[in-house]
Amino acid sequence: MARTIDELAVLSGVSRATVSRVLNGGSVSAKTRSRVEAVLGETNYRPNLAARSLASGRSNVVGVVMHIDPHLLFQDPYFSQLLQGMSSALADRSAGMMLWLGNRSKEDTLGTILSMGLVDGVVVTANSLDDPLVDGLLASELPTVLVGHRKADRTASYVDVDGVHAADAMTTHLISIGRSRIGYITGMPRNVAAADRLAGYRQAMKRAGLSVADTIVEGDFNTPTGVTGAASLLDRGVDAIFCANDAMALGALETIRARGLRVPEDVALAGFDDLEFAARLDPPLTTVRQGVREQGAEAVRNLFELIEDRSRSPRRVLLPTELVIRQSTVGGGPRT
Amino acid sequence: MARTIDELAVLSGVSRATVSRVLNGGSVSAKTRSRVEAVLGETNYRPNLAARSLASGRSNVVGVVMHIDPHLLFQDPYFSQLLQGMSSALADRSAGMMLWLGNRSKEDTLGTILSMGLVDGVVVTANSLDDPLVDGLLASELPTVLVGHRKADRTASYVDVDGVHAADAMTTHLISIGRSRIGYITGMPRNVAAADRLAGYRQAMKRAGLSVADTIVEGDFNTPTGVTGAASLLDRGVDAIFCANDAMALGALETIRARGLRVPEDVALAGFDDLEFAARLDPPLTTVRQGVREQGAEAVRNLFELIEDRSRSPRRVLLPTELVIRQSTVGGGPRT
DNA sequence: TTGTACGCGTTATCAT
DNA sequence: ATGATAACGCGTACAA
Repeated sequence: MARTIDELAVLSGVSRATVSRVLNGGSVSAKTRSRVEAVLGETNYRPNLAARSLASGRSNVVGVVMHIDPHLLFQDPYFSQLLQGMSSALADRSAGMMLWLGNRSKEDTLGTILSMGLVDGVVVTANSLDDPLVDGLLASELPTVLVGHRKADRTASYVDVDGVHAADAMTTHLISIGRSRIGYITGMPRNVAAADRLAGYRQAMKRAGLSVADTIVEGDFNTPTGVTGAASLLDRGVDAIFCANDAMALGALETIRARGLRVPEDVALAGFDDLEFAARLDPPLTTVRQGVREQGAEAVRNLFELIEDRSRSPRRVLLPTELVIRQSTVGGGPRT
Repeated sequence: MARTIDELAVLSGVSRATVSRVLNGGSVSAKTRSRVEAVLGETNYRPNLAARSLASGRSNVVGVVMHIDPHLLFQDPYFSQLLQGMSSALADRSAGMMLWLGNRSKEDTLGTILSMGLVDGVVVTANSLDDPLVDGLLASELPTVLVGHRKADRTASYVDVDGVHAADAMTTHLISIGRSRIGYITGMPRNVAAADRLAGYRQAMKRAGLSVADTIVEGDFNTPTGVTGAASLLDRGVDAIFCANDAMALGALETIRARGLRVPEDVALAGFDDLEFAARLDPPLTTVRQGVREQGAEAVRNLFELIEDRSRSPRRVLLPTELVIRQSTVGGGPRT
């Protein structure tokens, strides 16, 4: 029942320093070590992590900041998967995670995070073009890795997927199956991922010599704007609809079917994210899969490099995406 | 650029103790206070939380443990909402959250959590009948609140919803609309919520004098088992299917429609959870709404009571649920 | 290899 | 109201 390292020292007849060495893998004679470990075994001692942090200057805890719209957080598995990936990578290093969601003002959150001795570094989701929280973190001394990135983050470490390339590939796919009037439902204009995907769509359309006048409607990543956005696009006579995420594609599918149109014969449909339900839709949805867990894990690994060598230059990682072609674009196959 | 409280003291010409009082709201003369605060303003000092924890014995951080199947965590918004509720209640107290998911062994996780000086208390999800992690937490000195509970947790503080009552109410609703061959797709047998809901179903059926021989099939809370479970039940000629959660109801709906049966005319369908998609199904799904965010927030509030008065007797809270009646059981209304 | 002694930055106790 | 001063528990130069 030893509560402190001093008590352990007394019980095992050595000095506090020796016990500390046993605990942290210093050089101790085999004999002494086994003696201390014997005591350790029968005493269920637990080190005081606050004291350890204070003395060593490291807490072995990293912060995770996901300061986003609660509604989005609720329904989009993206964030759960991101957490899982981070948690997994943290477990590999026996490190802990402090989590901040958007329940306090960004100023308050920032202040807490920057408190000394709390976290060794932080991973923050950067999905807004201007985010004072991200700016504050980057301006601070605290090692910081972004998940996602803004154009201005060229000097920061980040992990992202190449949304431009992915959206370009999807648009190219739609063109390759003979569609030319390809409508696009985008996300919030200030959302970085939305902007990237839109850019990829534009880029592919332009390369194919197709017009994007009147083919783009604005959504907000939620299903209802997929419903209304698709209605608007169908009125303009599109033969394909590419949605910036699966949630909106779900809404678009509703609208298409409500009008008695066939997918993909009349209108091809594509999403982005490959959420769980995408494969279960009727017809199964063509979409883009991004390794969200892997993003989270990579962000943590990236952060640890920064923590262990703070002078290291920023490392920027673009993870690959995968085009998942299903019957909502290539049709013909057996319907489930 | 004062980094420590001592530097602040020198800069403002007072002692370290006085600065500490200003910071923590001790009694200081207005004059002295304003002097210190002036220095404070131009120096962006941030207290060292590790030192504070060590000296005060409190970290103002609580642990949250959700040691569950990653796959479930991915797709079920339950956990996101729970986190949101907790985060919100923590923000009210300016407290932080450490999060542990199931990436390490329960022994390792338990060991870390029980380390001194890390967290002031812990909220843990208890969804398994026997969980060494929960047992270890309850056996420890650390203030602990469960979300959910096992039968044996009568001496612990917990927050839960009355799943028995809710399932009873739903079953009674199905009976009230004239169904008598009511099939039930349950969750994993060792899952507490699943067991509660099943008990509620049985209870209502028994009270109505209806047989449950051959009306219960086992699922696992995921959509595929809803598909297969419903097939099995339909073969037995049921006129209603009650699923232990919405995800399985989604699968059941697929099966029912694939057989060309009408909902609710031929088969009434009910779920549990009221997930986002439930209202969007065709027909909209009758289900049970439980205030998940509220559960999380209440768990945190409960925990703080325990932290502030460790001798306080355990407080057990059962939050109410709400029957959400939609067209999958009462039909007739306008289809969307 | 082991022990001594100091420092980490803060809160809290006790005088004044 | 304010100021010394002692904890808080651990890591780690430095000395032995």
